[in-house]
Amino acid sequence: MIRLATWNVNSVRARLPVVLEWLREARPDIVLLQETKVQDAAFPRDPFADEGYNIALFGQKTYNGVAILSKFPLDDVVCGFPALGEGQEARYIEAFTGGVRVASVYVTNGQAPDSPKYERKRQFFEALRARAQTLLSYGEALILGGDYNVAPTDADVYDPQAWHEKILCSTPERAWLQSLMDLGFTDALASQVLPSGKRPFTWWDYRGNGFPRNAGLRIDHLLLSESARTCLHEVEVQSVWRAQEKTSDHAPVMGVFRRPVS
DNA sequence: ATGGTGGCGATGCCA
Repeated sequence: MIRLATWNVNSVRARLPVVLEWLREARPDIVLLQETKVQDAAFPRDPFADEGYNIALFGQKTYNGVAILSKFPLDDVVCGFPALGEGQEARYIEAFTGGVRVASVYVTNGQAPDSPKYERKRQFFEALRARAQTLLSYGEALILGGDYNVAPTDADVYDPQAWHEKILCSTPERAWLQSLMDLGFTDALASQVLPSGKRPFTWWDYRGNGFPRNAGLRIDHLLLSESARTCLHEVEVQSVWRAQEKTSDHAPVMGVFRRPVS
């Protein structure tokens, strides 16, 4: 089995103790990190290397930053999208590792539908879709994991009325994500429906006691190519890690895959 | 209630 997780950690340096505890307990083989918020030279490599991980980085100061940790060698590392040019924000890194091609994705938040950042979110999805189309043509097991900053349906939102056409939930954003899915991806968590009728949330706002009230959204996703989907054994949101002290506002999503993945 | 909490970095910006 291969254990693969995605987690928006909201600063890898501020989160180091809880992330290391999580690594030891959850024992993922491959980790897709988002919002590391650190330049590559200042990334805390040693604690992760000591846990047995190889490391691929696309970092940035203060904002954004993505990384891949893997117990397997990391090959074919690619950072960013050609379409977004030099100096683009650090929001995408991919690698081939353990027989699967993976990417850590941190989609632009967009701020609000009437913000200039909303158009940048659309452009990011456009560039991601183009790259995903190329990767799917390889016919490999492919997993695009990360913080997509889109709740796909109202079942992924604790209060759909309050979030109606708001950022993360607006109709165009859902269409951008769906257009990516329509290339041939399966949303690993989409089939999970709780007794409440909701799907498991992955992000809860720090503000207003979001987690204790379960006022959350499902915006972190594992998107699986067909050959990755056929290997999927189980997947869960590890919300216990959202309950810790000094933790991220996102929970990890862990998928377990039968080998060989490809 | 147009707030609120948190990270970064030293102030507002971003989420």
